[in-house]
Amino acid sequence: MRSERRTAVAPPRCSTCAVRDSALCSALDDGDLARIHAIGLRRTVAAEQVLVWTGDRNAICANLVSGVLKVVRAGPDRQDHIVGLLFPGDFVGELFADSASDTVQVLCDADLCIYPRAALRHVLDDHPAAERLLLRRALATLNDARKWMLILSRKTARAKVATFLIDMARRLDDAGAAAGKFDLPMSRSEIGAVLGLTIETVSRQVTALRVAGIIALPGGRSVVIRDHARLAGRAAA
Amino acid sequence: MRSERRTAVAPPRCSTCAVRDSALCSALDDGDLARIHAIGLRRTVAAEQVLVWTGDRNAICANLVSGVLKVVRAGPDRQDHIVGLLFPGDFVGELFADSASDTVQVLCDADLCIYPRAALRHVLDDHPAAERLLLRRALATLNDARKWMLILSRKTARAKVATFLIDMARRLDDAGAAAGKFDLPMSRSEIGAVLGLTIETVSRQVTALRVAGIIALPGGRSVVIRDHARLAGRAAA
DNA sequence: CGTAGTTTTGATCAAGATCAAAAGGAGTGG
DNA sequence: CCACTCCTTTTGATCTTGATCAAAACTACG
Repeated sequence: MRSERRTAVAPPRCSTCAVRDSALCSALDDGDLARIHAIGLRRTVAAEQVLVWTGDRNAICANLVSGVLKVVRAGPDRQDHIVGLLFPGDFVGELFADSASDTVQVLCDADLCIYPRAALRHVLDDHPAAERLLLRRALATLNDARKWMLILSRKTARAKVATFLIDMARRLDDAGAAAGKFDLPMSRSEIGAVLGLTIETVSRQVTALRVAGIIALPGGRSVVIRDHARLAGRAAA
Repeated sequence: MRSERRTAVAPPRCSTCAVRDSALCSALDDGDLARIHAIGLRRTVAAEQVLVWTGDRNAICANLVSGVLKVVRAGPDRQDHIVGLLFPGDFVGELFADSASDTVQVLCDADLCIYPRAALRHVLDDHPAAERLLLRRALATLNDARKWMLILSRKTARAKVATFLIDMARRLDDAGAAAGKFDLPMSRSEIGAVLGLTIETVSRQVTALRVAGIIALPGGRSVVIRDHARLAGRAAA
């Protein structure tokens, strides 16, 4: 829709972009891409950096091009919980809320295309297809959140950890080489913050999986899934 | 936007509708209302009835006019969890998924305006304002789901029950008469399915609140909050 | 080699699940 | 009006899971 208003040539950076066809940009043709490119700013952000603090004026949104981010919400007693993880192609930020409800922090060095929120909203006003894509994304994310509600409230620690590893494998190892091998982008304590478990319980469950021969831990934060079927079995329980 | 295409007169049923200004319809002017009214069907559905079964072809969507619905997702071991409650003005159904991921069931006798999904999507194609409203709603629901993720994974049973009662009071007692008095639209076992607790634990916590004088239980499923401050205190812990 | 951080392992404890049964409440029929 | 049944709620006793407290082992880095 609404193509060739100017030149229908994508900005060079965009045409080679890894997430051209999965991010918000996938709803835009080359011509429209120029417009969103004009308001965007490509930046690399190092691990640990905080993109958005809870309560911020919420001025920025972004497309995540590479890396992994965590979305953290603070409990009443200063106890943090990770309510979402963001992977390449995901949309970052809250388009409508005036102040940010969550803190967004970088886990792995990340590349982002950052847009001022107001400008992005203007672009969306003219691009219902892009807005529909955001709606679908939001509904998919809601679906995910509800899936985790089930896991958090009903599953045992062993099933939580198994589910988490399967989920991470699904999202990370296509990028890597061999199936079932990936590097966790987070510490044990962050895994605990995803699963609602203490660091000790996470560690014990991971060790139990290793002892049972279901996974291997070649060192650092890398994980190899040796027996996918048994891991899935533990996730179901 | 795009008003007076025909006569800018709202259908009589709509102009007196209790949720005219809060449901999806609030994004439509009187003229456009006629169009959505034309594809809609007003129905009353009795408690216990199931509107959508998990896995259904997902053909319908609706605006909830009165009553309360529950959105239920089945765990692996046939253990159900309530992942959402729907109140008057809320949108019911999944616009994009081809098969329903959740079962939707009526808790209190409910009035709905039901629309065929395909027809509704066509209306939305021409009404970006309505679609934007759905996007905002979806993001608000996501926010809610994430709030419950925190509660489910981090709070104790006593805090969960207190939080639940505060939430229900907020949503139900403005409709009723005296502040802090309302009828729970669900059984103890359904409360357990919201909070990830057993029926026994819910019962014990409710009893403890009554014994402490924080709430009163005049009979049936009605609840009176006697000490809002102390209830809030328990919810924070 | 030493220091600071993370991860693992161990011992104990408490919250909530589970199993079991009694008590309450609503509807039905005598 | 009472007796009976069915269902929900409450109460009680015990047991399991994961949290907590504590310390050792491992990693990375200067």
